Amino acid sequence: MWFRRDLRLADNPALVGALRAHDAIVPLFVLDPRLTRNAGAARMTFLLGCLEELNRSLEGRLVIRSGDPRQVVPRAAAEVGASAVWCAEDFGPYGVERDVAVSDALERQGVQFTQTGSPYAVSPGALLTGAKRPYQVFTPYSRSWLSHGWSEPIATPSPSELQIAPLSSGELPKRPVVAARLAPPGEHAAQRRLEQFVDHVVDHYGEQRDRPDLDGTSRLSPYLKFGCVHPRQVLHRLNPTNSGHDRFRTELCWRDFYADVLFHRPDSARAPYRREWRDFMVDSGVQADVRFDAWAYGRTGYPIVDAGMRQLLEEGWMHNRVRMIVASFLVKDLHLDWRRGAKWFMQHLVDGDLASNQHGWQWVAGSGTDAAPYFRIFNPVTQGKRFDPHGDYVRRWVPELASSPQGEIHEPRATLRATVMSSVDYPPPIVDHAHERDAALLRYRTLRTT
DNA sequence: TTTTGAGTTGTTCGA
DNA sequence: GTCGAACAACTCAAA
Repeated sequence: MWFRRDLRLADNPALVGALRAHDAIVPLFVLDPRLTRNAGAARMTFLLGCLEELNRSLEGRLVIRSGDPRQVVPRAAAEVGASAVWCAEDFGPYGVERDVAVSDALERQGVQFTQTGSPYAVSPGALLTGAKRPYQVFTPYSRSWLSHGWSEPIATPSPSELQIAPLSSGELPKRPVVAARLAPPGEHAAQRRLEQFVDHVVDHYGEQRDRPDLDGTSRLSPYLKFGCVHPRQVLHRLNPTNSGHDRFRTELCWRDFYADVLFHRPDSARAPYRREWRDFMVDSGVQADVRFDAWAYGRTGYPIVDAGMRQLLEEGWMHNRVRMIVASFLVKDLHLDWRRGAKWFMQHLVDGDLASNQHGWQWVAGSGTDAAPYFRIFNPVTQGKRFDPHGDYVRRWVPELASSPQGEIHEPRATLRATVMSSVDYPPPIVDHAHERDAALLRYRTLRTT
Protein backbone atom coordinates (compact mmCIF):
# COMPACT_ATOMS: atom_id res chain seq x y z
CA MET A 1 0.00 0.00 0.00
CA TRP A 2 1.69 3.11 -1.28
CA PHE A 3 0.49 6.16 0.70
CA ARG A 4 0.79 9.50 -1.06
CA ARG A 5 -1.78 12.23 -0.43
CA ASP A 6 -3.99 9.99 1.70
CA LEU A 7 -2.25 9.86 5.07
CA ARG A 8 -5.17 8.33 6.96
CA LEU A 9 -6.80 5.02 7.79
CA ALA A 10 -10.42 6.26 7.67
CA ASP A 11 -12.28 6.36 4.37
CA ASN A 12 -9.29 5.16 2.38
CA PRO A 13 -10.42 3.09 -0.63
CA ALA A 14 -6.94 1.97 -1.68
CA LEU A 15 -6.08 0.78 1.82
CA VAL A 16 -9.37 -1.10 2.18
CA GLY A 17 -9.01 -2.53 -1.32
CA ALA A 18 -5.50 -3.80 -0.62
CA LEU A 19 -6.53 -5.35 2.70
CA ARG A 20 -9.50 -7.13 1.10
CA ALA A 21 -7.52 -8.46 -1.85
CA HIS A 22 -4.44 -9.68 0.02
CA ASP A 23 -3.49 -11.55 3.17
CA ALA A 24 -1.23 -8.77 4.40
CA ILE A 25 0.07 -5.40 3.30
CA VAL A 26 3.30 -3.45 3.58
CA PRO A 27 2.56 0.28 4.04
CA LEU A 28 5.04 2.47 2.16
CA PHE A 29 5.69 6.18 1.87
CA VAL A 30 8.29 7.60 -0.50
CA LEU A 31 9.99 10.92 0.22
CA ASP A 32 10.39 12.10 -3.35
CA PRO A 33 13.04 14.84 -3.66
CA ARG A 34 11.15 16.17 -6.63
CA LEU A 35 8.23 16.99 -4.32
CA THR A 36 10.07 17.88 -1.13
CA ARG A 37 12.62 20.11 -2.89
CA ASN A 38 10.27 23.08 -3.14
CA ALA A 39 8.50 22.54 0.17
CA GLY A 40 9.71 24.80 2.94
CA ALA A 41 10.45 23.74 6.50
CA ALA A 42 6.84 24.32 7.55
CA ARG A 43 5.29 21.89 5.09
CA MET A 44 8.07 19.35 5.61
CA THR A 45 7.58 19.52 9.37
CA PHE A 46 3.86 19.04 8.97
CA LEU A 47 4.33 16.14 6.53
CA LEU A 48 6.79 14.37 8.81
CA GLY A 49 4.40 14.84 11.72
CA CYS A 50 1.62 13.26 9.67
CA LEU A 51 3.92 10.35 8.82
CA GLU A 52 4.86 9.84 12.47
CA GLU A 53 1.22 9.56 13.38
CA LEU A 54 0.38 7.31 10.45
CA ASN A 55 3.29 5.11 11.51
CA ARG A 56 1.85 4.84 15.03
CA SER A 57 -1.58 3.93 13.60
CA LEU A 58 0.15 1.23 11.53
CA GLU A 59 1.78 -0.39 14.55
CA GLY A 60 5.11 1.28 13.79
CA ARG A 61 5.46 -0.58 10.51
CA LEU A 62 5.27 2.24 7.98
CA VAL A 63 8.18 1.84 5.57
CA ILE A 64 9.75 5.18 4.62
CA ARG A 65 12.07 5.37 1.63
CA SER A 66 13.72 8.34 -0.04
CA GLY A 67 14.30 8.69 -3.75
CA ASP A 68 12.63 8.63 -7.13
CA PRO A 69 9.47 6.48 -6.84
CA ARG A 70 10.12 5.14 -10.34
CA GLN A 71 13.00 3.16 -8.87
CA VAL A 72 12.05 3.04 -5.19
CA VAL A 73 8.58 1.54 -5.54
CA PRO A 74 9.45 -1.35 -7.91
CA ARG A 75 12.53 -2.10 -5.78
CA ALA A 76 10.50 -2.15 -2.56
CA ALA A 77 7.86 -4.34 -4.20
CA ALA A 78 10.54 -6.84 -5.24
CA GLU A 79 12.17 -6.75 -1.80
CA VAL A 80 8.99 -7.74 0.03
CA GLY A 81 7.75 -10.06 -2.69
CA ALA A 82 4.59 -8.06 -3.28
CA SER A 83 2.13 -9.36 -5.85
CA ALA A 84 0.47 -5.97 -6.19
CA VAL A 85 0.91 -2.27 -5.40
CA TRP A 86 -2.16 -0.28 -4.40
CA CYS A 87 -2.52 3.49 -4.23
CA ALA A 88 -4.93 6.34 -4.94
CA GLU A 89 -4.94 8.21 -8.24
CA ASP A 90 -2.91 11.39 -8.62
CA PHE A 91 -4.00 13.94 -11.21
CA GLY A 92 -1.17 16.49 -10.97
CA PRO A 93 1.16 17.15 -13.92
CA TYR A 94 4.07 15.32 -12.30
CA GLY A 95 2.01 12.64 -10.56
CA VAL A 96 0.38 11.43 -13.77
CA GLU A 97 3.73 11.02 -15.51
CA ARG A 98 5.33 9.35 -12.49
CA ASP A 99 2.51 6.85 -12.09
CA VAL A 100 2.68 5.79 -15.72
CA ALA A 101 6.41 5.07 -15.30
CA VAL A 102 5.87 3.23 -12.00
CA SER A 103 3.08 1.19 -13.54
CA ASP A 104 5.28 0.20 -16.51
CA ALA A 105 8.18 -0.77 -14.26
CA LEU A 106 5.94 -2.86 -12.01
CA GLU A 107 4.33 -4.56 -14.97
CA ARG A 108 7.75 -5.61 -16.27
CA GLN A 109 8.39 -7.44 -13.01
CA GLY A 110 4.94 -9.01 -12.96
CA VAL A 111 3.50 -6.86 -10.17
CA GLN A 112 -0.02 -5.56 -10.51
CA PHE A 113 -0.54 -1.79 -10.10
CA THR A 114 -4.01 -0.82 -8.88
CA GLN A 115 -5.15 2.76 -8.40
CA THR A 116 -8.42 3.46 -6.63
CA GLY A 117 -9.82 6.61 -5.05
CA SER A 118 -8.47 10.14 -5.32
CA PRO A 119 -8.02 13.18 -3.09
CA TYR A 120 -11.20 14.78 -4.45
CA ALA A 121 -14.95 14.45 -3.95
CA VAL A 122 -15.32 14.36 -7.73
CA SER A 123 -12.16 13.30 -9.55
CA PRO A 124 -10.60 15.52 -12.21
CA GLY A 125 -11.77 14.56 -15.68
CA ALA A 126 -15.08 13.16 -14.43
CA LEU A 127 -17.21 16.15 -15.49
CA LEU A 128 -17.52 17.52 -19.02
CA THR A 129 -19.79 20.11 -20.60
CA GLY A 130 -22.59 19.13 -22.98
CA ALA A 131 -20.08 19.54 -25.81
CA LYS A 132 -17.76 17.04 -24.06
CA ARG A 133 -15.24 19.73 -23.20
CA PRO A 134 -13.65 20.55 -19.84
CA TYR A 135 -15.38 23.28 -17.83
CA GLN A 136 -13.71 26.66 -17.82
CA VAL A 137 -16.25 28.54 -15.71
CA PHE A 138 -16.86 27.75 -12.09
CA THR A 139 -20.63 28.12 -11.78
CA PRO A 140 -21.64 25.58 -14.46
CA TYR A 141 -18.94 23.26 -13.12
CA SER A 142 -20.39 23.53 -9.62
CA ARG A 143 -23.90 22.70 -10.88
CA SER A 144 -22.54 19.63 -12.62
CA TRP A 145 -20.47 18.77 -9.52
CA LEU A 146 -23.54 18.87 -7.27
CA SER A 147 -25.70 16.74 -9.54
CA HIS A 148 -22.86 14.23 -10.00
CA GLY A 149 -22.46 13.94 -6.22
CA TRP A 150 -20.03 11.74 -4.32
CA SER A 151 -20.05 8.52 -2.36
CA GLU A 152 -20.44 8.13 1.38
CA PRO A 153 -17.26 7.60 3.43
CA ILE A 154 -16.26 3.95 3.73
CA ALA A 155 -15.50 2.21 7.00
CA THR A 156 -12.11 2.36 8.71
CA PRO A 157 -10.43 -1.07 8.82
CA SER A 158 -10.74 -2.64 12.26
CA PRO A 159 -7.54 -3.68 14.06
CA SER A 160 -8.19 -7.32 13.13
CA GLU A 161 -8.57 -6.40 9.46
CA LEU A 162 -5.37 -4.37 9.50
CA GLN A 163 -2.98 -7.17 8.57
CA ILE A 164 0.47 -5.67 8.20
CA ALA A 165 3.44 -7.79 7.21
CA PRO A 166 6.08 -7.82 9.96
CA LEU A 167 8.83 -5.76 8.43
CA SER A 168 11.23 -3.32 9.98
CA SER A 169 10.31 0.21 9.08
CA GLY A 170 12.54 2.77 7.49
CA GLU A 171 13.91 5.47 9.73
CA LEU A 172 11.79 8.62 9.76
CA PRO A 173 13.89 11.68 9.00
CA LYS A 174 14.26 14.11 11.86
CA ARG A 175 11.78 16.93 11.77
CA PRO A 176 13.37 20.29 11.01
CA VAL A 177 13.25 22.69 13.94
CA VAL A 178 10.59 25.24 13.13
CA ALA A 179 9.75 28.08 15.45
CA ALA A 180 6.39 28.42 13.76
CA ARG A 181 3.08 27.69 15.41
CA LEU A 182 1.95 25.10 12.88
CA ALA A 183 -1.37 23.32 12.88
CA PRO A 184 -1.01 20.00 14.74
CA PRO A 185 -0.31 17.27 12.13
CA GLY A 186 -2.06 13.98 11.47
CA GLU A 187 -5.38 12.23 11.06
CA HIS A 188 -6.54 12.63 14.66
CA ALA A 189 -5.83 16.36 14.70
CA ALA A 190 -7.76 16.60 11.42
CA GLN A 191 -10.75 14.88 13.02
CA ARG A 192 -10.55 17.17 16.03
CA ARG A 193 -10.49 20.27 13.86
CA LEU A 194 -13.37 18.94 11.76
CA GLU A 195 -15.45 18.41 14.91
CA GLN A 196 -14.66 21.89 16.14
CA PHE A 197 -15.45 23.42 12.77
CA VAL A 198 -18.75 21.58 12.47
CA ASP A 199 -19.76 22.30 16.09
CA HIS A 200 -18.72 25.93 16.44
CA VAL A 201 -17.68 27.58 13.19
CA VAL A 202 -19.50 26.47 10.05
CA ASP A 203 -22.91 27.83 11.10
CA HIS A 204 -21.41 31.34 10.92
CA TYR A 205 -19.21 30.60 7.93
CA GLY A 206 -21.20 32.84 5.58
CA GLU A 207 -20.69 35.96 7.70
CA GLN A 208 -17.31 35.28 9.26
CA ARG A 209 -15.28 33.52 6.58
CA ASP A 210 -13.78 36.81 5.42
CA ARG A 211 -12.69 37.96 8.85
CA PRO A 212 -9.00 37.21 9.46
CA ASP A 213 -9.31 38.49 13.04
CA LEU A 214 -11.76 35.69 13.90
CA ASP A 215 -11.66 31.88 13.82
CA GLY A 216 -14.17 31.89 11.00
CA THR A 217 -12.69 29.47 8.47
CA SER A 218 -12.28 25.69 8.47
CA ARG A 219 -8.49 25.63 8.75
CA LEU A 220 -8.74 22.17 7.19
CA SER A 221 -6.54 23.00 4.20
CA PRO A 222 -3.31 21.37 5.50
CA TYR A 223 -5.24 18.21 6.32
CA LEU A 224 -6.95 18.14 2.94
CA LYS A 225 -3.59 18.71 1.27
CA PHE A 226 -2.08 15.55 2.73
CA GLY A 227 -5.30 13.58 2.93
CA CYS A 228 -5.43 13.40 6.72
CA VAL A 229 -9.10 13.91 5.98
CA HIS A 230 -10.95 13.36 2.70
CA PRO A 231 -13.43 15.95 1.37
CA ARG A 232 -16.03 13.16 1.38
CA GLN A 233 -15.73 12.97 5.15
CA VAL A 234 -16.18 16.72 5.43
CA LEU A 235 -19.13 16.85 3.02
CA HIS A 236 -20.74 14.05 4.98
CA ARG A 237 -20.88 16.34 8.02
CA LEU A 238 -22.46 19.31 6.26
CA ASN A 239 -26.13 20.22 6.15
CA PRO A 240 -26.76 21.91 2.78
CA THR A 241 -29.99 23.55 3.95
CA ASN A 242 -27.87 25.78 6.21
CA SER A 243 -26.39 28.69 4.27
CA GLY A 244 -23.02 28.59 6.04
CA HIS A 245 -22.67 24.87 5.30
CA ASP A 246 -23.70 25.45 1.70
CA ARG A 247 -21.12 28.20 1.35
CA PHE A 248 -18.36 25.98 2.67
CA ARG A 249 -19.41 23.18 0.34
CA THR A 250 -18.86 25.62 -2.52
CA GLU A 251 -15.29 26.14 -1.32
CA LEU A 252 -14.68 22.39 -1.48
CA CYS A 253 -16.06 22.54 -5.00
CA TRP A 254 -13.47 25.17 -5.90
CA ARG A 255 -10.76 22.77 -4.81
CA ASP A 256 -12.11 20.11 -7.18
CA PHE A 257 -12.61 22.65 -9.97
CA TYR A 258 -9.02 23.85 -9.94
CA ALA A 259 -7.72 20.27 -9.81
CA ASP A 260 -9.88 19.57 -12.87
CA VAL A 261 -8.59 22.64 -14.68
CA LEU A 262 -4.97 21.70 -14.00
CA PHE A 263 -5.62 18.11 -15.05
CA HIS A 264 -6.82 19.24 -18.47
CA ARG A 265 -4.15 21.93 -18.80
CA PRO A 266 -1.01 20.72 -16.99
CA ASP A 267 0.97 23.59 -18.53
CA SER A 268 -1.14 26.08 -16.55
CA ALA A 269 0.92 25.38 -13.42
CA ARG A 270 3.81 27.35 -14.93
CA ALA A 271 2.27 29.49 -17.67
CA PRO A 272 -0.83 31.67 -18.05
CA TYR A 273 -4.01 29.67 -18.58
CA ARG A 274 -5.13 32.30 -21.10
CA ARG A 275 -2.34 32.22 -23.61
CA GLU A 276 -2.71 35.84 -24.68
CA TRP A 277 -1.34 36.75 -21.24
CA ARG A 278 2.07 35.41 -22.19
CA ASP A 279 3.15 38.88 -23.23
CA PHE A 280 1.77 40.81 -20.27
CA MET A 281 4.39 43.26 -19.09
CA VAL A 282 5.79 42.67 -15.61
CA ASP A 283 8.65 44.44 -13.86
CA SER A 284 12.00 42.76 -13.35
CA GLY A 285 15.47 43.81 -12.29
CA VAL A 286 17.00 45.10 -9.10
CA GLN A 287 14.19 47.50 -8.23
CA ALA A 288 11.64 44.71 -8.71
CA ASP A 289 13.70 42.41 -6.50
CA VAL A 290 13.77 44.99 -3.73
CA ARG A 291 10.00 45.33 -3.92
CA PHE A 292 9.53 41.58 -3.94
CA ASP A 293 11.61 41.21 -0.79
CA ALA A 294 9.64 43.93 0.96
CA TRP A 295 6.46 42.03 0.08
CA ALA A 296 7.83 38.63 1.03
CA TYR A 297 9.07 39.69 4.46
CA GLY A 298 6.14 41.93 5.39
CA ARG A 299 7.84 45.33 5.05
CA THR A 300 5.61 47.06 2.48
CA GLY A 301 4.25 49.69 4.85
CA TYR A 302 0.68 48.49 4.18
CA PRO A 303 -0.40 46.97 7.51
CA ILE A 304 -2.84 44.31 6.24
CA VAL A 305 -0.35 43.14 3.59
CA ASP A 306 2.50 42.95 6.08
CA ALA A 307 0.33 41.17 8.65
CA GLY A 308 -0.56 38.50 6.11
CA MET A 309 2.99 37.95 4.90
CA ARG A 310 4.24 37.66 8.46
CA GLN A 311 1.48 35.22 9.36
CA LEU A 312 2.61 33.13 6.39
CA LEU A 313 6.22 33.07 7.61
CA GLU A 314 5.29 32.29 11.21
CA GLU A 315 2.31 29.98 10.82
CA GLY A 316 2.81 28.51 7.37
CA TRP A 317 -0.76 29.56 6.72
CA MET A 318 -2.61 32.71 5.75
CA HIS A 319 -6.27 33.60 5.88
CA ASN A 320 -7.92 33.32 2.48
CA ARG A 321 -9.12 36.93 2.34
CA VAL A 322 -5.60 38.12 3.12
CA ARG A 323 -4.14 35.81 0.47
CA MET A 324 -6.22 37.70 -2.08
CA ILE A 325 -5.16 41.07 -0.71
CA VAL A 326 -1.42 40.31 -0.74
CA ALA A 327 -1.68 38.64 -4.16
CA SER A 328 -3.46 41.66 -5.58
CA PHE A 329 -0.78 43.87 -4.07
CA LEU A 330 2.07 41.91 -5.68
CA VAL A 331 0.43 41.85 -9.09
CA LYS A 332 -1.36 45.20 -9.30
CA ASP A 333 0.63 47.48 -6.97
CA LEU A 334 4.13 46.07 -7.46
CA HIS A 335 3.60 44.93 -11.08
CA LEU A 336 5.46 41.66 -10.48
CA ASP A 337 4.93 38.29 -12.18
CA TRP A 338 2.24 36.23 -10.37
CA ARG A 339 4.59 33.23 -10.57
CA ARG A 340 7.03 34.85 -8.14
CA GLY A 341 4.27 35.20 -5.58
CA ALA A 342 2.91 31.73 -6.29
CA LYS A 343 6.34 30.20 -5.80
CA TRP A 344 6.83 32.00 -2.49
CA PHE A 345 3.43 30.74 -1.32
CA MET A 346 4.31 27.17 -2.35
CA GLN A 347 7.54 27.38 -0.38
CA HIS A 348 5.94 28.63 2.79
CA LEU A 349 2.38 27.31 2.93
CA VAL A 350 1.72 24.17 4.95
CA ASP A 351 -1.30 23.60 2.71
CA GLY A 352 0.59 24.47 -0.50
CA ASP A 353 -1.35 22.72 -3.25
CA LEU A 354 -0.26 23.25 -6.84
CA ALA A 355 -3.72 23.40 -8.43
CA SER A 356 -5.38 25.67 -5.87
CA ASN A 357 -2.34 27.88 -5.45
CA GLN A 358 -1.43 28.51 -9.08
CA HIS A 359 -5.02 29.01 -10.15
CA GLY A 360 -5.85 31.21 -7.18
CA TRP A 361 -2.95 33.40 -8.25
CA GLN A 362 -3.99 33.35 -11.89
CA TRP A 363 -7.48 34.38 -10.87
CA VAL A 364 -6.07 37.45 -9.14
CA ALA A 365 -3.66 38.21 -11.98
CA GLY A 366 -6.48 37.97 -14.50
CA SER A 367 -4.83 35.27 -16.61
CA GLY A 368 -6.82 32.31 -15.30
CA THR A 369 -10.23 30.72 -15.66
CA ASP A 370 -13.13 32.90 -14.71
CA ALA A 371 -10.73 35.77 -14.21
CA ALA A 372 -11.64 38.83 -12.22
CA PRO A 373 -12.34 41.90 -14.38
CA TYR A 374 -9.08 43.76 -14.84
CA PHE A 375 -10.39 46.83 -13.03
CA ARG A 376 -11.09 44.88 -9.86
CA ILE A 377 -8.09 46.01 -7.85
CA PHE A 378 -8.04 45.60 -4.10
CA ASN A 379 -7.37 48.70 -2.06
CA PRO A 380 -5.33 47.38 0.88
CA VAL A 381 -6.53 50.13 3.22
CA THR A 382 -10.21 49.68 2.40
CA GLN A 383 -9.90 45.90 2.62
CA GLY A 384 -8.17 46.17 5.96
CA LYS A 385 -10.85 48.42 7.41
CA ARG A 386 -13.67 46.27 6.10
CA PHE A 387 -12.40 42.83 7.07
CA ASP A 388 -10.24 43.63 10.10
CA PRO A 389 -12.48 46.34 11.54
CA HIS A 390 -10.85 46.57 14.96
CA GLY A 391 -7.32 46.08 13.67
CA ASP A 392 -6.87 42.99 15.84
CA TYR A 393 -5.37 40.96 13.01
CA VAL A 394 -2.80 43.66 12.21
CA ARG A 395 -1.93 44.16 15.88
CA ARG A 396 -1.34 40.43 16.27
CA TRP A 397 1.10 40.09 13.37
CA VAL A 398 2.61 43.59 13.20
CA PRO A 399 3.48 44.32 16.82
CA GLU A 400 5.10 47.64 15.88
CA LEU A 401 1.59 48.96 15.28
CA ALA A 402 0.07 47.49 18.42
CA SER A 403 -0.42 50.90 19.99
CA SER A 404 -1.94 52.54 16.90
CA PRO A 405 -5.48 53.78 17.49
CA GLN A 406 -8.21 51.63 15.94
CA GLY A 407 -9.28 54.27 13.45
CA GLU A 408 -5.78 54.68 12.02
CA ILE A 409 -4.19 51.28 12.11
CA HIS A 410 -4.89 50.47 8.45
CA GLU A 411 -3.75 53.87 7.16
CA PRO A 412 -0.13 53.76 6.04
CA ARG A 413 0.34 57.50 6.39
CA ALA A 414 -1.26 57.63 9.82
CA THR A 415 0.77 54.69 11.04
CA LEU A 416 3.83 56.41 9.63
CA ARG A 417 3.05 59.42 11.80
CA ALA A 418 2.47 57.19 14.80
CA THR A 419 5.73 55.36 14.24
CA VAL A 420 7.70 58.58 13.88
CA MET A 421 6.20 59.80 17.15
CA SER A 422 7.09 56.64 19.00
CA SER A 423 10.25 55.92 16.98
CA VAL A 424 8.95 52.47 16.13
CA ASP A 425 10.66 50.73 13.23
CA TYR A 426 7.78 50.31 10.77
CA PRO A 427 8.51 51.14 7.12
CA PRO A 428 6.72 53.89 5.19
CA PRO A 429 4.60 52.63 2.27
CA ILE A 430 6.88 51.41 -0.53
CA VAL A 431 4.44 52.53 -3.22
CA ASP A 432 1.47 54.85 -3.52
CA HIS A 433 -1.59 52.68 -4.06
CA ALA A 434 -3.64 55.23 -6.01
CA HIS A 435 -0.74 55.82 -8.38
CA GLU A 436 0.07 52.13 -8.90
CA ARG A 437 -3.61 51.37 -9.44
CA ASP A 438 -3.67 53.76 -12.39
CA ALA A 439 -0.42 52.30 -13.68
CA ALA A 440 -1.87 48.79 -13.49
CA LEU A 441 -5.07 49.80 -15.28
CA LEU A 442 -2.96 51.27 -18.06
CA ARG A 443 -1.02 48.04 -18.53
CA TYR A 444 -4.20 46.01 -18.57
CA ARG A 445 -5.75 48.27 -21.17
CA THR A 446 -2.64 47.89 -23.29
CA LEU A 447 -2.93 44.11 -23.20
CA ARG A 448 -6.54 44.31 -24.31
CA THR A 449 -5.87 46.52 -27.30
CA THR A 450 -2.85 44.66 -28.64
C1' DT B 1 -25.83 26.44 -35.68
C1' DT B 2 -27.50 30.36 -33.41
C1' DT B 3 -29.02 32.72 -29.61
C1' DT B 4 -29.20 33.93 -24.98
C1' DG B 5 -28.07 34.61 -20.27
C1' DA B 6 -24.58 34.89 -17.19
C1' DG B 7 -20.10 35.27 -14.88
C1' DT B 8 -16.63 34.40 -6.22
C1' DT B 9 -14.36 37.64 -3.46
C1' DG B 10 -13.93 45.59 -5.97
C1' DT B 11 -13.23 50.68 -6.16
C1' DT B 12 -14.20 55.23 -7.29
C1' DC B 13 -16.82 59.07 -8.42
C1' DG B 14 -20.49 62.06 -8.47
C1' DA B 15 -25.26 63.01 -7.35
C1' DG C 1 -22.87 59.83 4.72
C1' DT C 2 -25.27 56.93 1.26
C1' DC C 3 -26.22 55.03 -3.11
C1' DG C 4 -26.07 53.80 -7.92
C1' DA C 5 -23.45 53.77 -11.97
C1' DA C 6 -19.30 53.15 -14.49
C1' DC C 7 -15.41 50.52 -15.24
C1' DA C 8 -15.54 46.24 -20.91
C1' DA C 9 -16.41 43.62 -23.52
C1' DC C 10 -15.90 38.65 -24.05
C1' DT C 11 -16.57 34.01 -23.89
C1' DC C 12 -18.54 30.15 -21.97
C1' DA C 13 -22.32 26.76 -21.53
C1' DA C 14 -26.66 25.40 -22.50
C1' DA C 15 -31.15 25.97 -24.63
